[in-house]
Amino acid sequence: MEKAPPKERILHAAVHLFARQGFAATGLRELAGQAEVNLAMINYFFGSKKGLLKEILDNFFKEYLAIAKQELTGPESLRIRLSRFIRSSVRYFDAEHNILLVTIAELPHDDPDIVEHKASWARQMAGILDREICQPLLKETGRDIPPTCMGPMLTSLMASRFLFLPVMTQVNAQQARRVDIDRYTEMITELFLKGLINTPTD
Amino acid sequence: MEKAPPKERILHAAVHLFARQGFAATGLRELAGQAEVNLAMINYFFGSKKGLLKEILDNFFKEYLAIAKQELTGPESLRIRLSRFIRSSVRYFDAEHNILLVTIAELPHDDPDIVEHKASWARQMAGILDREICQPLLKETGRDIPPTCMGPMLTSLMASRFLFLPVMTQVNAQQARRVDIDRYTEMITELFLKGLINTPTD
DNA sequence: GACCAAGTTAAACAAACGTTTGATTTTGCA
DNA sequence: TGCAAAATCAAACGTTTGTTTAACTTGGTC
Repeated sequence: MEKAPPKERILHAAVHLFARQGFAATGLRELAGQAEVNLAMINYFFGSKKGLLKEILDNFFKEYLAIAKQELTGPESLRIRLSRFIRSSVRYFDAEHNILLVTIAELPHDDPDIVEHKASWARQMAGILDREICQPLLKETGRDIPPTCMGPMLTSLMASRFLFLPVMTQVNAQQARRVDIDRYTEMITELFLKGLINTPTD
Repeated sequence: MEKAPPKERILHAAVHLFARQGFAATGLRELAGQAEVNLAMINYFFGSKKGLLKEILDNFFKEYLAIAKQELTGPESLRIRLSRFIRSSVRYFDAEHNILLVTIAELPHDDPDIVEHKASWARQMAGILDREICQPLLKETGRDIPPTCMGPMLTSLMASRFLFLPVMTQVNAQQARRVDIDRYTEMITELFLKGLINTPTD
């Protein structure tokens, strides 16, 4: 097991610590220690603590946007493209759920710099969602849901398991009724597409 | 406009600042200044900064749990009780969306004290959801969704608007296609109950 | 009017914060 | 081999952090 290059070690440790303690609560000395790197290297590579956060956000959005582009476009029906997108997204969220937590839960920061940074990514995502989901949906079913609602709804729903994971593992200490990631994907997909109560009666 | 008592002023300012900057990023001096209260009063009333956070969490969960108890129980159908619960919850989230943000987004803290504090509330919520939603759902439709999945899914979906609000207001700077809170409630309810694509065909 | 408790204050504590500096080591190319 | 650029380091910078202390003011009760 060779040690990764220092910059990657910093990023890896930062994602881990930020997701666990939050951005502001994580000190650079603790981070440097975990990454086995000198304190000054963080500012050397990333300019500042905020620069480090931006790079983490970029990594998430780049991948998430790539998944959206790949899975949402195509000649298939809206239903098929959506379930494809959900499956890939949840799989990515699961694989990198620390990056997801940093991106989603670190949201309410008032820093206009960070917010605008996120917004520029979200704008691209909104463009894709509008073209590939919202407009087809409006044509097919007459339902008008703007992408600035669709994006949060979709992402929140898919991220729910990971957002609440630290608490929910404490809620049922026994492993009973624990659902694996495939079952979770299935549940999210079915709920999003067909709803909880999809019986034509009632 | 009479000034509220000091303890309430602290709570109010804390919710505002924590939701905007995060718990760790908010200093007690800034908080004391905003609340027009001496610095030492915070520890006098709440014991510690963490104690202050716990009291905010308690305020949210107490109200959220009360809504769940009131709106989910009753002789009505699952669909009616669910849409009633969603309507009341979203209305509460909207009225106190800073408290919501603090409770939801400040989640990933590693502090076992805070996590267990949240878990004890979440356990009560899980009990209600299991009895009033999950078990009836299993009986009526055969779908087995444990409350530790149902809770996060429901809460995440209802909170999506508020969780992403700071970014989404930057995304579409023009007010066009902005949805009001009633339209949002309607969208969430319809999505959760009937899904995005609820046509029996296809 | 005295007294006790609750409320309020300014001041100080050590510890930790993000960042910068200047020197030193390592690396890659001529 | 030699030299310049990149990488790494220990140390210190001035602030800010959460918390505590002890003195002080206020309000109500006997």
